[in-house]
Amino acid sequence: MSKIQKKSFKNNKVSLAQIAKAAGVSKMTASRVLRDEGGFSESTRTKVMAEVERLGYVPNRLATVFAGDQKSTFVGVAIPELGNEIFTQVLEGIDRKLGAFGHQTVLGMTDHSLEQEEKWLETVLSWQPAGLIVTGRSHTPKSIQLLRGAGIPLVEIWDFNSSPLDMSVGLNHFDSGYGMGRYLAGLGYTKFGYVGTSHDTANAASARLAGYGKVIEDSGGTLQKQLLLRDTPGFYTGYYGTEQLLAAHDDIEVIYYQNDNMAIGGLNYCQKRGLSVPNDIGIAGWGDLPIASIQPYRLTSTSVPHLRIGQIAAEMVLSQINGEPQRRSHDVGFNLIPGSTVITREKLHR
Amino acid sequence: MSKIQKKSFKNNKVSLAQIAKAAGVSKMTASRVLRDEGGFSESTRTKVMAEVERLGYVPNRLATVFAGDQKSTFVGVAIPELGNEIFTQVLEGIDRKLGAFGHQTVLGMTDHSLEQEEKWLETVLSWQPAGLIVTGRSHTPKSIQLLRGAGIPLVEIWDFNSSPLDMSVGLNHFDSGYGMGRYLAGLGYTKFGYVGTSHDTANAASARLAGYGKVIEDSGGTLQKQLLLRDTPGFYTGYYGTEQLLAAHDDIEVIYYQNDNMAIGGLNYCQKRGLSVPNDIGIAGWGDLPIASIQPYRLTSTSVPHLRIGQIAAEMVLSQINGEPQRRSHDVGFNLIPGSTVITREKLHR
DNA sequence: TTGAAAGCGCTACCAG
DNA sequence: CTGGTAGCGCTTTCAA
Repeated sequence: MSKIQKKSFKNNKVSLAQIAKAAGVSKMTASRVLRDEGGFSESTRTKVMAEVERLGYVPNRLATVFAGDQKSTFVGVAIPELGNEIFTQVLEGIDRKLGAFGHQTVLGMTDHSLEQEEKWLETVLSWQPAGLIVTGRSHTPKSIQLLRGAGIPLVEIWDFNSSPLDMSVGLNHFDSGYGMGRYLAGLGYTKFGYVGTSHDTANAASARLAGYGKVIEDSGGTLQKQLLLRDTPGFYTGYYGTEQLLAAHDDIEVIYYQNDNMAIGGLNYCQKRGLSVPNDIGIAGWGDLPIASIQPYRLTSTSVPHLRIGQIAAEMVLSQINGEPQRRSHDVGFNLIPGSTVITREKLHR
Repeated sequence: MSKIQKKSFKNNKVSLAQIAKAAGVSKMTASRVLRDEGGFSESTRTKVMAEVERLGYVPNRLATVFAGDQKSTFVGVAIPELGNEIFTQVLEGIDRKLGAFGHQTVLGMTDHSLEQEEKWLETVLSWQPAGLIVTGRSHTPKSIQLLRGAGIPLVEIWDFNSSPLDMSVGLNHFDSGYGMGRYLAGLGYTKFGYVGTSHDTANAASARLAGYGKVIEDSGGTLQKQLLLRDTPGFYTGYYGTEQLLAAHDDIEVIYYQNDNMAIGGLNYCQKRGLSVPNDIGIAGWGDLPIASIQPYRLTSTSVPHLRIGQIAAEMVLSQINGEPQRRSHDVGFNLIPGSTVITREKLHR
């Protein structure tokens, strides 16, 4: 009695055993038919499939994974935030690729916090995922221990990382910041500004800022101010950050932003205040988001293959799952887009 | 031998039994400690926890779900696309709420296709999710059968739906389109345009268009052209869509877009072509995305609580899981934002 | 081509 | 406070 009750409480889902019984075969035979494993007659298949259809059988993959030495089809994917279009595109690349090969994305938003990442890792690993994709190269000691012990394919994305825990795909953020800095210095700019956001964790954006700062120093210019807001890097932050930056240093000639959305925010602030871009002030973003190319002026930016990073990450996981040999690190590179929101200083001085 | 081999092949993960043995207690006792169920001494706890730490034990939740009459902590979430900021925000709302209560989002991108949704449903249900959140109110017959048979909380989001399969949260899209139409007609506009995208499935955007069209008809104006592009509703599409629309009908006085990103694209096209907004042409978007409020002119739009839709959907699922009584349908409403990208026609005629 | 038995890691249930 | 036993739905192994 109590058993029956328990059973009915648990769920009234149709099980393999019920299918088998209804079709008048053993569980094993039914199982073989469902997995199309071969070794059964056509008439048996027909009987079994008829019952599957009739009873609306949905297999319990939990039991499958559990019974066999298989893995689940889950891939855990940790990204910092969804509010940021950049990561959203990476995620889309991942999910498309994964989905095409019958895998599912289990989402994890870390809010740029390593502690959140650790907490999420602990949970997601308990579900026996087939693989893991995490953003960034820094993790808590415990996270590293978990990652190491998991024994499943792992890809660290975003920062290019020549000695990853397992695999890695991304780009060199320092170089991309350096590249933009050199380009701007080459145009003759000497008084630089930066507007971005700050997080507890060392992140890729700060590597870009470091590269930018390095060039400025080397070229004899000055980084008048680097404003790091404790907020999400979006349009608003760019707008108000620019206001703050210019209030403190109105002699800044060019501003580099953490991303394009912030840059567009800055652009609009300048426009509103009556500053002409690029004549009065130069603007440079990062990421080459769609909005960058429909502005009246083409935004100076750095193009990054967001979707591709995601796709490659997913491919790396899938290949590893299938035991295919795999390169450990992949640098997708970046591309400086000159745009028209900065200008040669000489022109101005003429 | 073969057993041992199999075991070591399967995985070298630490199991409860190993912990128990190492700590010199039974599996049950170890299990109780780990679940903090009570009924064990402090010294036992210490011993067990020490082994957990030492061996790096990660519980196998698959087995837990499988053994008890529990559910997994997964919640399947199907959204049409990630490229669209609107759905991204909804997803963020969902994942934040879910995460705060120890649940995980299993993502499903349907690409606006009911077939994709059906395929995804079949897979995700086999993983015994604790709940389901899907976008839209229309599903294939098979999907409906699956949804009905799943016996887990289900929320249909986006369209407000007074008779959902289980629960629903969203807004009346027809009304929101109607509201914008009435507002514009009230300003004196008579020649209307619309730019959006089309999908195989009946979607919310077409309900908005229907509402918009209805007002125009009723007010004696004309919908000169409704352009439905087979593309993603973003900046680009708005830009080029506007170009196409105006090439065909240059007498259009105001354009309503499927969303703000498209509207901003249109705005920039107009600017580039030397058309003054709102004097030469009116622009109205939908969604009140962040970019709408940093433009030189405040974009006329409809504000929708994206994040809240997600949060409420997640709350509905969680409450249902916990057996709390739950309202079946929730209308989050919308809010017309007048903005300054449209203008009273009388002013122009003076 | 088919089936019976054993067991995956864990928890419910009962007995001590 | 503690432990033994049974069994979740499925697959593996071996035998028929």
